Amino acid sequence: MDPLAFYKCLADDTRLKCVLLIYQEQELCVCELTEALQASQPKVSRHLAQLRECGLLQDRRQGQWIYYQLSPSLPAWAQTVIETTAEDNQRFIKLPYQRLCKMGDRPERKEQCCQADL
Amino acid sequence: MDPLAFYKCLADDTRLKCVLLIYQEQELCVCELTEALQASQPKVSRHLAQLRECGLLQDRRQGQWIYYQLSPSLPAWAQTVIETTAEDNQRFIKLPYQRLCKMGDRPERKEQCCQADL
DNA sequence: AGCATATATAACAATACCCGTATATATGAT
DNA sequence: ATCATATATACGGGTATTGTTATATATGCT
Repeated sequence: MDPLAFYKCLADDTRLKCVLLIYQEQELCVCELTEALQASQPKVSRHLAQLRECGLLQDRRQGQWIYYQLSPSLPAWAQTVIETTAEDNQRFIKLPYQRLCKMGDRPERKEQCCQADL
Repeated sequence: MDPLAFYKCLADDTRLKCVLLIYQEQELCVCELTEALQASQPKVSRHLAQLRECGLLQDRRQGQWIYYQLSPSLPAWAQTVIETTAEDNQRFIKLPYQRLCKMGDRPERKEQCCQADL
């Protein structure tokens, strides 16, 4: 993973929030991120595709949904960077996280979200 | 420090290399970075100004030279990110670092550079 | 098969970003 | 005061990124 490519991925509001929310929730699908970020579906989808192509995210299909998670083959330094950023910048994703929590009709999956408030 | 602004700063080849070289050397002036990166003076200067305005770097004048270092008021997470990236990506700055080491006529300062080879 | 939902992709317009050239400013030396 | 060196800034053009709208693909249901 080229550090420059990695940071270019994080240098966009939508992508950075996607990465941090996914880090926090382990796994999220496009419609959840679309709702959390209040962004259009193509916008979220394209940014996720970019994150996947760069090797930051990995996707899996389950029924109609496609879930994204951090790529398990991320180099250690990149994982550390994401982790450190997420832990110390809860405020940055507070609003989208709250929207995610309030979201109804989330695809079936044990919800790891919203056990503690931000 | 807004994480998005921070990552936008790192999302450029010149700026990322400047930050990592400065982290490694503690302090570098514009002409040293210009030589190390083989870039034009206005280019390096403009990127350094941007890094300063965002709060990543701090500058001090000494005679004709202006030295840049990491801002001491960087939040801990940002310091960790830079440190982690630098430690695990020596290859990324290998060439500019070698040019820096070979550079003659560097402004007077105890050289912390080139005691170990990369 | 036909329809609804979820996601991806294409095309185009708008914007942001980066670079080179030229010039300005500040310091030091003669 | 003049000149050389180091650095900063302004301007203009080229390119890359981003977003919106429209459309395509895939899955599930009836």
